[in-house]
Amino acid sequence: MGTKGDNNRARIVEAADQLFYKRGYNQTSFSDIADITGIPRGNFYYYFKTKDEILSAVVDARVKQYQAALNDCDKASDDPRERLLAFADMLSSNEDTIVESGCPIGTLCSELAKGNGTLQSKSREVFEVVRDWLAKQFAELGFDDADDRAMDMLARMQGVSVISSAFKDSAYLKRSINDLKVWINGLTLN
Amino acid sequence: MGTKGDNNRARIVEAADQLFYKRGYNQTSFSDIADITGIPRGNFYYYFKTKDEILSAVVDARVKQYQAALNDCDKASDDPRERLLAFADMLSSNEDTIVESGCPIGTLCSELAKGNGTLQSKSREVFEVVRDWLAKQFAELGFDDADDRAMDMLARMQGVSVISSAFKDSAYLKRSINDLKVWINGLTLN
DNA sequence: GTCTATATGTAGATAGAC
DNA sequence: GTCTATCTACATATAGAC
Repeated sequence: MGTKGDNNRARIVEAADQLFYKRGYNQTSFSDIADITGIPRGNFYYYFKTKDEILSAVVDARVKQYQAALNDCDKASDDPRERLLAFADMLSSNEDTIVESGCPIGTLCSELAKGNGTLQSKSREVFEVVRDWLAKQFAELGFDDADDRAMDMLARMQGVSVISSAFKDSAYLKRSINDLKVWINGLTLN
Repeated sequence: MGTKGDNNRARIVEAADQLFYKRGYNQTSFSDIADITGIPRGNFYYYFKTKDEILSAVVDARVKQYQAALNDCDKASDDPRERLLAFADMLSSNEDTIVESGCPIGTLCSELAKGNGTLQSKSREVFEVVRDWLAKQFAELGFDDADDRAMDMLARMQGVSVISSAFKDSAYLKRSINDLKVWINGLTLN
């Protein structure tokens, strides 16, 4: 820990993270990562046995990143409704990248859903973090079907990401994020 | 027309269509298509100059396929609400494949959104057919924001596809399709 | 139109010097 | 730990006989 090697490892993961998002996992080569980091392709095998292991490290990094972001939402307010709104605000600040490349979690899962089962369940881990967090908020709001609500909200955001990216329509994305906030504000038990 | 060559061409497109859906465009090789059709790889270049041209032909085929399916929905009823319900029923009959591989249109667009712009806009064509048809139904129902409604419904279905596929959760898919039908039945002008 | 053989590039992965 | 050189496999694409 704290050695130069760990630093290189982190730089590989960071570059892979960006490339997997912008170009996709299968369309990202070791050469691409080498070009960005300046670390020669051959060195990668000192840190990772296979490309799959790089993906695994990227997913782990994203899990931590999302956990940190959700932690920030938690700290933003004691009211779960406000927390959900803070979460929606995160979407707003990523509008450009969503239109360009879709949702980092959703597009990775969609791509890997067509491949081997190991990568499939690994990529799902990021979704699970967000799902659990959302369910916690709905539970605090008093919903007894909190997990169902979490899935619905997750699906809603994924749909908006897919469509705004497919049509390259940032106006639609803006409108939909606003609709989402209105929906959160209108949430009532019944 | 009507020659053996056209038949082979159609068989290539059909096999590519299935493989692009089940494995993805980038993960489908000429060898894969050759294995299924029995047509040697080299022959493909008699019918298509590049792999991109195969994709183009696949998209054209899907456009026709969806147009035919939407035509069936049109014939099902004079009431646009019933037509939308008929459309939702199509989802029900594809539950298994959606959980396995997601939506054929959405996953292709998501994959190609990360590549070159030509394939990107080509893959969008299938979405445009469905979008226009949905907008027509909402317009007939009297909505003046018919295209916005079409985009919302498109997004809703995409979100459900992404999530049910990511979590391999067919129960969630069933519930969500039902929710969609309830939503269609409850549609009112305001 | 159909087929085999092959060109050419690049992918992931390995070997071994330093 | 870091680097270069290289292996092997397989991708798209081409050439040319039949």
